Amino acid sequence: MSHNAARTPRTNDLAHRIEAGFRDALIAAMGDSASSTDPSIKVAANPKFGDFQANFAMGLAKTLGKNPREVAQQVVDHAPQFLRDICEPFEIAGPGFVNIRLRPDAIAAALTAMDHPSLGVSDAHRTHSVAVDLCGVNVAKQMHVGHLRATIIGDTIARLYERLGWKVFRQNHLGDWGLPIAMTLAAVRRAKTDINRVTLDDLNTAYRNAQMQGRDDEAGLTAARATGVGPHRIAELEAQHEGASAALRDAHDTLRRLQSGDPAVVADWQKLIDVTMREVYETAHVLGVDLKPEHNRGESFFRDRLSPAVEEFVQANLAVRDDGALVVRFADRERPLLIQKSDGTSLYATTDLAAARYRVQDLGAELVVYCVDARQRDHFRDVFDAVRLIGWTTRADNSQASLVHVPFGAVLGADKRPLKTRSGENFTLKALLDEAVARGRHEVRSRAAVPDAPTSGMSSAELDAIGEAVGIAAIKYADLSSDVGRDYVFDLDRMVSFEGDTGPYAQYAHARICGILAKAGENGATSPIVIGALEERALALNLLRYPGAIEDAAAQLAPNRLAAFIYELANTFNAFYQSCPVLRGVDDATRHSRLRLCDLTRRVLADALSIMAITAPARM
RNA sequence: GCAUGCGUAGCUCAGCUGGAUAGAGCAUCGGUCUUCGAAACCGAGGGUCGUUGGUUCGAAUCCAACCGCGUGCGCCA
Repeated sequence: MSHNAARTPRTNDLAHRIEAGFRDALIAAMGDSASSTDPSIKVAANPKFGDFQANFAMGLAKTLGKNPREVAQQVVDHAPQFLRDICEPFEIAGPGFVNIRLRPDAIAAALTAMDHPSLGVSDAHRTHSVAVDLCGVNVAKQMHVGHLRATIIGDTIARLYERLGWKVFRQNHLGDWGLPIAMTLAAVRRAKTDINRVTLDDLNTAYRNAQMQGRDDEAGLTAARATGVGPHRIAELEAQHEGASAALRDAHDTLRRLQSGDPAVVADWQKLIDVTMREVYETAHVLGVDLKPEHNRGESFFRDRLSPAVEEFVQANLAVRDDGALVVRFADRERPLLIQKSDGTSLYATTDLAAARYRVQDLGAELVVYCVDARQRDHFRDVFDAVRLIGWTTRADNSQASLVHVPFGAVLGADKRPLKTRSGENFTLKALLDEAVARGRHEVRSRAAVPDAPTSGMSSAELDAIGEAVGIAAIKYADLSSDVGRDYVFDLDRMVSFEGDTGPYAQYAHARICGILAKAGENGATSPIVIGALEERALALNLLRYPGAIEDAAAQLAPNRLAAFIYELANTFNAFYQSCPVLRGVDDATRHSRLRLCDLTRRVLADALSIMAITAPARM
């Protein structure tokens, strides 16, 4: 899933400076032939091996037919001065590892350089742009847990790139066109319900009924005839089929009027969208997700681009008739991609082709990310290949855009089956969020009841706001902190337990720091940073990893890497705080230095959480 | 059947573009609150990294086969 990640040198990035130093050393020691040798700089596997380690010696020695430790020594002897300035003397260990320990003053200098509003994150990618397909709701349907994932994973990926300075196009690929919508629309119009008062629940019901009606009978009738049941049953089914056919004819008629722009139908259709989207935006707001009307690029947006798209495939001889339908075939697989039905109408693949083309050629995106359910893997593989075949990934400057599907797994219930309510219904996202908020509020209130708690005495409204932040953080962090490709079991108890690797744990570390800074009445401002204790060093090194963590998470399209960074930082902070007094029993210089460390940690935590759109309350 | 993804501690999962003794959290057991926020910290036990081969100086990581589970597979989206 990895792809281009233009990295820009950062002044505070010690790892890159070490790597550059070792590259120089390799060439100085072994000659130009070593210019392509990767110094292989890694974070040390174990603190006793230093802060970083260089692993180039074993492989290099093998090709040279020399002793790895001698090779390592030879390279280390040629280390340039700028490298020696930031490192303690190198040690050769084991089979030929080079252990690298940074000098405390170099760490302090790097931290000082990082203490800037950017927090060391380069936003020098302004010429790059990415389109992110997220959310993907269907008109007239309630959002469910699947949409939670498509929405927050997409939003986080979008924010990662925004943080790096990319131009980001959020694309909400609404299901707002075609027969399914027409069926719902037709049903609503037939029922003569006041379309101005209709709720999403009503629409949801109408949608489901229309869907079931459309499916049932055809399949049922065919099956009945095939299995030769009695004539009564056939007649019954035929009657049903008649009703369904009438509904279907009505739907087709409605679709035709919608497509031809019949004002009354179009107006009602727009109302369905309004009713649906009102709730979507509300949910997005609760989740902190940046999703607005301007991000809507639904199926209807592409309706006039479908025929031309199909036509181009035909012209290019990439689409062929098969059983009346048009299919695109691929050299390496049996499965074709169907782009036009035998009745001449388009289907979802057609829209995806048009959308991909729009994102690359109209928006100019060099990267298009699709945050869609893992079950669509094959579908996107086919669509992407078709788009490449016809050359729509070629951008204005002749470079090639990348299309990447970020497949996410299912949200499961305790029984390891897709999440359902007690009564077997699909869980609506709204219900899920309501429960999470209620749990968050309960936890916050029970702690505020303790007399000397920092939240003690806060107003009910304040506690509610904090509780909501905690509840939402709990489910968002749980979702984003594991590999998105995997299924996970939705267990609210675990998510809100606040122990271990959870959103509230990160929020707690942040609130703790806020408490310290408030008590101190200062933040260390420009005081010199001194790195002494082991825990200070560990905290500092983690802070310095922040820019790299963002770049890595973005390049890998893996929000869980950002989560891992957050957890690690909260963890090292708590350990630091445990053993390094900040406010008491230390001299002024240490106090100021540590306050500055605290403040930097607070800002990095808040910034990292903001990329997941998780709020970090000052008290909780 | 074909394709595709996944099998790591009792449970939930990191680590997977090859590097030193495989890491967390939960649970279990044991320590830290008269002093900066204990939603915290420190420590202990717990592993044939599905199996078998292969590549390599070195494999949880790469390759192959097999076993188990999930998902997908032309006129739904």
